[in-house]
Amino acid sequence: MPNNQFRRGELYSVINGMASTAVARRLQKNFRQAGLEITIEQWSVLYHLWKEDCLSQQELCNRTFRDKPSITRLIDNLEKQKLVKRIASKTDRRINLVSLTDAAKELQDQTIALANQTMNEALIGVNKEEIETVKQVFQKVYDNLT
Amino acid sequence: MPNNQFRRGELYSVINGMASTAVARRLQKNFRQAGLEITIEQWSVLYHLWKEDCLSQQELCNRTFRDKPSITRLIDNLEKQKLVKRIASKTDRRINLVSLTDAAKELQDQTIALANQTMNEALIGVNKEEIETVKQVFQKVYDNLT
DNA sequence: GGCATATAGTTAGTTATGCAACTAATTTCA
DNA sequence: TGAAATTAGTTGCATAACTAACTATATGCC
Repeated sequence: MPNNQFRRGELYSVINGMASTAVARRLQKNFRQAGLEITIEQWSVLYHLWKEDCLSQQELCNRTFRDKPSITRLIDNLEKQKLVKRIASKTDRRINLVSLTDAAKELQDQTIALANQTMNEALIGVNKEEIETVKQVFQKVYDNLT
Repeated sequence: MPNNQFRRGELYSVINGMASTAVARRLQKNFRQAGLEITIEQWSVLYHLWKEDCLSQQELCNRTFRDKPSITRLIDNLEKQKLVKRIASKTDRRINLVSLTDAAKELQDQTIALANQTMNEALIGVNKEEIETVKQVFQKVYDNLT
């Protein structure tokens, strides 16, 4: 077995490679074609705020798996686009609570529909058991590394 | 089923989320701790050159699923670090053949060992069938979107 | 109370990505 | 042959990521 040394390294590019890149590009393209100016990273922040509004930046870090500077700048850009507002916490003056504007609330249904549609395209020919396996494997990988 | 609308959107964050981020961070950390200055993106380019040296930039685009500007700049940085050289093709003057230096060849075994080790850590408790399913699903996703 | 420590968030610097527009070289084909 | 279209690569601009260093506020503990 000559190039066995390459096998595991190639698994890295499975988990972090063509498929995830292709899905991200397609979703971004679908947003753009619908006339939506937001990036998928911005969308992922909004997504968590739609589930629960007025989270602190730190809480958004935890939920989106980003570090603090990344969230700072994503919120900067979302604020420029008037999709969120920073509201100082009354009980802890270190904390910004990030709050959705009405404009952001209006994006919810449309963008989630686009994400659903994108994932439906992506998952043609993939059955529920396979999806479940992927989810479980990714959860294990995450747990193994954190 | 109240928030069913969220389900597919969440699949996006499975494919493009915590697990792949965690693996990338861990691999980068392992490179750094070994005293290696390269980024994982640079490594992924070297990886393809170790399999076949002297590829054109366009061919590296195809194999790494990156666009041309990304490869241009990755090669710029790899060239600064004296890990590759651009060699003008003799038969087509538009083409740069990207060629490994001796310094890059010396990185091969060490970095691939680190990648193997990282993936072994990441995949504890995951069996071969599950890995095979993930690979197949990701291949289907890629094919569906391209 | 007051100092040490921890936590929340920001800023600066480097690398990487995507898109659009560009140059240079090659190929097509009328 | 020579103009149009294609291909290879580069550059500019915006966004995003990670690290390290920073400010401000809060908490712990003597």
